[in-house]
Amino acid sequence: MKRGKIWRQANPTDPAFSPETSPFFHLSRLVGLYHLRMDAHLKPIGMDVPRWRVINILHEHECATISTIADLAVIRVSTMTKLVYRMEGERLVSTAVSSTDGRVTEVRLTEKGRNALDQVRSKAGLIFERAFHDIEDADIQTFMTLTRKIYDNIY
Amino acid sequence: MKRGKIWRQANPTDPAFSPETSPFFHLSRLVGLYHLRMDAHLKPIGMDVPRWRVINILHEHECATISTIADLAVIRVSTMTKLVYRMEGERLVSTAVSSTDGRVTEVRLTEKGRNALDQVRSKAGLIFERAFHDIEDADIQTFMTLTRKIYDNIY
DNA sequence: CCAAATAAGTGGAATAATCAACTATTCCAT
DNA sequence: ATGGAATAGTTGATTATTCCACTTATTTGG
Repeated sequence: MKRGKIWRQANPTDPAFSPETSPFFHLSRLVGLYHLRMDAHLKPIGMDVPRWRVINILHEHECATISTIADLAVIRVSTMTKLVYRMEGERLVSTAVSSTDGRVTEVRLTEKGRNALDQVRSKAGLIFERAFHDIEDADIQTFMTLTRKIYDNIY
Repeated sequence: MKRGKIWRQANPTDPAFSPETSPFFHLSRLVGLYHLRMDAHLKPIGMDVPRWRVINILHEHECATISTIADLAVIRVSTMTKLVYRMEGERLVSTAVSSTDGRVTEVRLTEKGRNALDQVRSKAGLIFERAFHDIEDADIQTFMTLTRKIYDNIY
């Protein structure tokens, strides 16, 4: 493994380190900004980023437990519990105790939740378009591969 | 610009979209997990992610205004105001009204803040090492270039 | 040079996230 | 079967963030 200037500048324990050359610093900034932009679009339709992530996950999974959603969204379980019940209050999801395991709470999208998904995707599309309009498919692929690899490394 | 399957699957307005193929979904997850890991390391030394970002920025800038820090860290100004004064209470930073512009508050690291920087960097180094140990310098470079490009696109 | 516009920051109420301690249920090894 | 460990989730106190209206200071166009 080649380890040169790039590595040193990116490594927080190296004297050559600086935020400007730190992958995690840039990542945090990017995601922070993405959340700001999404929030600005989602607020007018009564939605926000955490809710959108839950809805997205439930669209994939049909029926998921609170822990599963928390895990996939990387949000703490107790935060997710409260979020899910807020969303139930807003009729975006429904909850039910599992019939096979009395500890688990199964969460599903409601009709209203599915409608919200469509609305939110069109907003998310605007930002995606803006973010990636000049980036090649191959680069998107590379970017996602690296993102997933780093994620797995610290999982 | 080639626009094929990758693009469609990554685009929230496309029917082929799914979180699993969405760059922003993976990015949010990665940063969320990174923050979890950092928090776990930082909590024992009385620190957290927002503070670490402020300290890092002040190490780069010597003296910065609240707005500048908020901008660089992508945190709202009113949040930053409160964070800075919490940090001042903890003697990590000092604040002073600018002599040339009575509106602006200049923030600096204290000695204690500089010490905290060293401690925190060693923790950040552990996670960096874990995250990037099997990733080539060239890939780190590519990754950061793309991150910055996407950031600029939505700035 | 002054009024209007802009910029920086503050404060308080409302909302959300976190921590830690707790309940209820299930699993498992004897 | 049964008691201890593990899992899933909940709750309340605490802390942090957000929104938004407001103050104060500076800049700028006429």
